[in-house]
Amino acid sequence: MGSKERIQRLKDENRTNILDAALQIVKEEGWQALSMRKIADIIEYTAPMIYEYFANKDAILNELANQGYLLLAKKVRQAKSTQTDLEKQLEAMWLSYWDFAFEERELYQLMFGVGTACCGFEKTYKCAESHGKLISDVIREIMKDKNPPEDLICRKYFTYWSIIHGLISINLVNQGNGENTNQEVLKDAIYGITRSLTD
Amino acid sequence: MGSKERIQRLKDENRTNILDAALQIVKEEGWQALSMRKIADIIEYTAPMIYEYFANKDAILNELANQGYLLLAKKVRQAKSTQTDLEKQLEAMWLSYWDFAFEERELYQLMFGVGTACCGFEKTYKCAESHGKLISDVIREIMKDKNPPEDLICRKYFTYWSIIHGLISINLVNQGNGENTNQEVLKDAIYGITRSLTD
DNA sequence: CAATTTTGCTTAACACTGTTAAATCATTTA
DNA sequence: TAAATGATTTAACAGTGTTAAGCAAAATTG
Repeated sequence: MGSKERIQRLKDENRTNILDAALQIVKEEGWQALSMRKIADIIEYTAPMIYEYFANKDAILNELANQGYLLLAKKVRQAKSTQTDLEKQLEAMWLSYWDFAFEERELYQLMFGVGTACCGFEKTYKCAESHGKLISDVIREIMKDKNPPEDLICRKYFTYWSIIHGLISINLVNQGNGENTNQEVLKDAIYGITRSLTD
Repeated sequence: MGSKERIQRLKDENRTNILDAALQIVKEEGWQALSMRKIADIIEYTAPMIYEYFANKDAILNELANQGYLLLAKKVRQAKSTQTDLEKQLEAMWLSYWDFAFEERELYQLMFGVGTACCGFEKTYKCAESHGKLISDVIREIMKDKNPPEDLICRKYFTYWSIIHGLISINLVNQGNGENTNQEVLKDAIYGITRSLTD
């Protein structure tokens, strides 16, 4: 009765086919376009069949996210192994993290809940009275002794924004991750970048 | 024929009622739960009526986001006005930005496309071989001369993560915002934080 | 081998979603 | 009062996730 194993192997295959199909759809059409029926089309079954393998749609997303975590950890580990100096290791690891986010764009979105909502935020950033302009103005003022080019100001603004927005994002997704730690990271970061403006 | 104006006033009122209802639903049940029919229920009309005021659901989201931008800019401006010293202004502005994100959680999510996807990422962060652990290990190693407490390492890790994740988020939402600028901000940031580990 | 149970899979259906076209009702205009 | 315009609703379409019922083939049992 070795057919038990053959059947199990077929089942496993179906399972991975479902995950592969889901990822394929998302890569081609985005998360918004992912539906059970489309997955079913690709694996050449009907939609209810998927529920034999996954409790619901969220379970599929969860499993994909977990695959993402494994892949990310693997890449980070590989990056570390390319360097011996500790600080270079750290840099390589973060750069591989960065690369992962864009190579596996869709997985990263899923894993860290980002970039799924609507847009229309580019325009407003350029709006005359936007927070971006207001803050950039102060940065320019602080740095005025050095006659900074406009793109340096933009870079500094982005540095601030990134760390604050990043910290917010992490907190919004992973709600409540130690209020105290946050405040300290936040102030540390603001202070650190501000110091770099005048150094 | 002053009724023209009265009718216009009623129309305006309906428009804002729609936006208010949408925000109310989102605050109570989250973005996922927002539907045209639920909005209609609240404003005591039927769903198709909404299309007299907004082209589609996205148009509603867009308008809400724009309200958010205005509110954020206002708060940042107010924060600035509380300080005279430039660096303190900057700090106050970023702190008000921070506060806005949590006071107006839902708007922030909409404006910057964050925290809408699924979760399950807390567990994996704690997983033994996760990227988080791998990176934290290197941070600990770099700082080992100072016998750092575990929560300081965690804070440093979060600082790194925030700025990199923030930069990624901004790029994933606002796709392609000058590749060169990104790389410079990224390396600047990594270097800056790394320096703070050994200082 | 025949009868029965189990398994794999599909069809049909439910309650939703955004959105559009047609029908209805109220109000203003001629 | 009759016609026309505007406001509002009902009905419908195509799509969503999900569940229950049905069916046919395979496996198990007598």
